[in-house]
Amino acid sequence: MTESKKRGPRRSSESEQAILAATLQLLKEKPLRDVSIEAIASKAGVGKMTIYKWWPSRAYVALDALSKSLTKKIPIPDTGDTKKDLEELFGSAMAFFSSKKGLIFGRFLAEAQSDPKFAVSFRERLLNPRREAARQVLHRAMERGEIERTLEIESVLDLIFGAMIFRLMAGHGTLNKTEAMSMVSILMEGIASKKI
Amino acid sequence: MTESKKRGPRRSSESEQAILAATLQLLKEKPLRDVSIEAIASKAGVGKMTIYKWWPSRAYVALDALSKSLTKKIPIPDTGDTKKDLEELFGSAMAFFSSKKGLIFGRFLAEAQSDPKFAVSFRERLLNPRREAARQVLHRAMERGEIERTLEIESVLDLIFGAMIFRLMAGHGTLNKTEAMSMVSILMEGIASKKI
Amino acid sequence: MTESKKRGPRRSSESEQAILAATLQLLKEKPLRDVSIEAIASKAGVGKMTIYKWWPSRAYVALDALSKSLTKKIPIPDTGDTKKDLEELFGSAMAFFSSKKGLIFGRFLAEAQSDPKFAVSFRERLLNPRREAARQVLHRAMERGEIERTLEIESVLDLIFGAMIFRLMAGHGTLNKTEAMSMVSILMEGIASKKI
Amino acid sequence: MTESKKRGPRRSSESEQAILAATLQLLKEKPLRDVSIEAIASKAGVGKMTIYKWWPSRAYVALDALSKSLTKKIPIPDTGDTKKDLEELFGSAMAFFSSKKGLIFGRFLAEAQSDPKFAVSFRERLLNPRREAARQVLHRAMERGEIERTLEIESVLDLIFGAMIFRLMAGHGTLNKTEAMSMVSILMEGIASKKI
DNA sequence: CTATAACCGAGACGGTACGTCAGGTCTTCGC
DNA sequence: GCGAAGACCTGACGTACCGTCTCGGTTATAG
Repeated sequence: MTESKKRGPRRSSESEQAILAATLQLLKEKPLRDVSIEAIASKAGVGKMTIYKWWPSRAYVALDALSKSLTKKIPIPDTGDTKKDLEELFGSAMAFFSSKKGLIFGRFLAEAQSDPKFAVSFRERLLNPRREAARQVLHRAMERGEIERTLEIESVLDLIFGAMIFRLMAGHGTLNKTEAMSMVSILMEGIASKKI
Repeated sequence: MTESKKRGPRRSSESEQAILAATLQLLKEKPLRDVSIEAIASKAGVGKMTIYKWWPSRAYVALDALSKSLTKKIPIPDTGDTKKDLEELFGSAMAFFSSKKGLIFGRFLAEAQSDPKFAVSFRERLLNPRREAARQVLHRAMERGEIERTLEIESVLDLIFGAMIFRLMAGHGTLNKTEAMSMVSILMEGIASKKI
Repeated sequence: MTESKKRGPRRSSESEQAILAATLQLLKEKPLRDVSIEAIASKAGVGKMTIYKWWPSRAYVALDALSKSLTKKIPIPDTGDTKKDLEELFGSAMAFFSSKKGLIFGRFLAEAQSDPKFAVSFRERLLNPRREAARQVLHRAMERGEIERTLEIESVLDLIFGAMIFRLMAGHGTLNKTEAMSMVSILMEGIASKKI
Repeated sequence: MTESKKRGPRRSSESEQAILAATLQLLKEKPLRDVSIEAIASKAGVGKMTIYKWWPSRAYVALDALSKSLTKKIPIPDTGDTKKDLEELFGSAMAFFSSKKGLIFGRFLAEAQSDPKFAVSFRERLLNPRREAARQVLHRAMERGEIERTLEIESVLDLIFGAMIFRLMAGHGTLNKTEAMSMVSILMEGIASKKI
C-alpha cells in the first residue's frame, strides 16, 4: 500500500472555486500587482490562510484562475495547406492575445520577470500548450515537405509568438487579424525580393 | 553663455547622480519591483522627497538610470548587403538583450504592463531608438530593391525584436548569436520550401 | 425513566489526563496567556475539539490542571495557641505562593481580571479552600477568646492573604517565612505602640 | 555639548494625545487584553506604526494613558494623629481602587503577570507613588513614637495595600470606606484580645 | 452479536489581530 | 531657501490562534 488516505476534512472545493472566480474577476479589473491576497479573500468570502495554504503566492492563484478558465482545447488546424494552417493558428492566437485574457497573459509574463519559479509554471501552464499546437502544425508541414527540413522550429515559433506578445506588451502596434496574416506571409515567403 | 544663474542651490546634480547610480546598482541586484524608493534614497544618501520631487515613481528613476547608462549610439550598419546588415544589427541587439542591462530592459517592459504612462516613456526612451536603427536598415534595403516593396516594415520589426524579447522574458530558449543568425535567415528567405 | 444511559464510548479519561498533564507542564513554562489551545492539543496528542467539548476555554482547562494537581488537603493547625496556629497556617501559605504553583495561582488571578465567570470558578476551586482553613483557625481562636469577638474575620483574612498575594503579583518584595512571621506579629499585636 | 539635535519632524503630540485618549477610553470599556493596537489606532485616527514607534507594546501605551490621567498628586495626610492619617490615606486609596481607574489598575497588575518588564514600569509609575505616600505617613508616626520602632514598614504597607488590591482582583468582597476603616483598626490594635 | 451512536484524532475553515514593510505626503531644521 | 532626515497615515504583507466544523476510524453499549 503506497497511499494512505488521511482523515479529517478535505480541501473545500467551494472555497477553491470562490477564490479562483474572485481572482479572475479582479484580474480583469486591474494588474496582477494590484490584486492583493486580502482583496481576493474578502471578495471570495474566505480567510487569507485558506489561500496561503493552497497556493504559494498570489501569482499562482492568478495562474490557476486564468488557466482553469481556459478550458477549450487549442485547436490544431489541419487543412493540408501549411499557409492556411498557419493563418488559422495565428489568427486564433491573435484573437486570444487581443482579448481580456490575453492582456492578463501579458501581465503574467511580466510577473515572471521577478519570480523565476513562477516563470516555470507560467511556461508549463499557459505557454507550452499553445506552442505545442503550433509545433505540431509545423511538424506536419515539414513531413509533407512544404517547409524546409533544416528549419529551427523553435526559432520559427518564437518569431511568430514573439511578435504578437511583443505587440501586446509594448503596446506600440495593433493586434488584429490583418497583422497576423501579414506576419504569416512574411514568415512563409521571407522578405528578400524574388528576382526574376 | 546665455543662461543667468539664479540664486540658491539648483537641482543638485550630485544628488541626481547618486540617485541614478544607486538605482542602477540596485536594479542589477534585484527586480525593479523589489527596488524600493526607500532603498534608493538610503543607498544614495538622499531624502525620499528629493526623489519624489524629480521623478513621478521609482519606475521613472529606473528608466532614467538605465537610459543614461546607455550612452553609446546604436550603430546603423551599412555594408551594402541587406542580410549582412541585418545580421550585424540583430547580433548586436541579441548581445544587448542577453546582457545584464537587457535583463533590466525586460523588467521595464514588465513594469509597463501595470503602468500605461510608464509604457509610453519606456517606448520613447528605450524601445524606439533601437527600432529606428532597424527601420533605417530596412528602408535602405527596400530602396536598393533587396527586399519586397510591399512589406509592412513594422511587422518585420516586431517579428525580429519580438522573438528576442520574448525569449528574454519567457526564458524558454537561449539568447545568443546563433539564434540571431538563424532568425535572420528565416526572415530573409521564409520557411516555405523552394521547389526546383 | 429518569436517566437513560447513552450508547457509545464515554469520556476518555486517558485523553483527559493527557490534556491536564500537558496543560500543567505548559503552565510551568509560560504564562497562561501564552498557552494556546492548539499547543495543549498538540502536546497532549489530542484534537482541539476534545478540549472544547469538555472545557469552555483554556482558562478552565488550566484551572482543572492546577487544582487536580493540588491533592493534598490544606492542614488546619490546632495547637491551642492562636499565634502558633497562624504562624503555621501562613507559613505554609507562603510556601505555596512562593512555589511554581503559587506563580500559576497568581496568573490565574490575573486571568480572572478579564473573565468574570472564570473569577467565580477560581474563587471556588483555589481561593476558598485555603481561605476556609484560615477562617476555621480564626473561629476557634475567637471561641477560645484569644482574639476580639468583634473582629471582621473576612477583613482579617484579606489582610493576611492579600499581603502575600500582592507581593507575589507585584513582585516588589520577597516571599519567605520571615515575612510571614513578621506579618502575623503585626496582625496579632497591631502597630500602635504600647504605652506603659 | 553631548546631544545633537536631529533634523526632521518631531514626535507629533497631537497623535500622542489622541492615542492616549483613545486608549484610556477603550480601557474603561474592556479589559486591557481585549484592547487591540488596531482598535486604538483606528479610534485615534492614527497608523499602527506610529504606536509601535513610540511604545513597545499595548501594555505600555495603556500604562502611559492611565498614569498621565492621574495628574493629581496623592495627598499625604498629616493630622498629627496616626490613626486618623491612616484612615484618611486608606480611605482615599479605597476610593481609587473602587473606581473605574482602580479597576484598570488591577488589570495592569494582571498584565504584569505575563510581562516582567512591564511589571517594573507598573511598579515605578503606578504603585510606588501611592506606596511612598503611605511610607511617609508611617515614618512620621514612627518618629512621633505612635507606632512601634521595630516595625517592618514594608510589611505594613503590603498588609494594607494588599488587602485592598486583593479584594479588587479576587472580587470576593466589597471595596468601601467601612472596610478601609475596619482594616485600619485591625492594623492599629491587632487582633489579639486585650486582657484587662 | 451486531449495529449504532458518541467519542476521538486530525485538521480545514472564516476570522481577528499581530508586528512589519513600504508607499507617498508633509514638516522641521541644518547648511 | 534647498534638501536631508524622518514622522505621519495608509494598506498589504504573511503568521498565529481562535472557536467551529467535518471527516473517517474506533469503541462500547443497546437491542
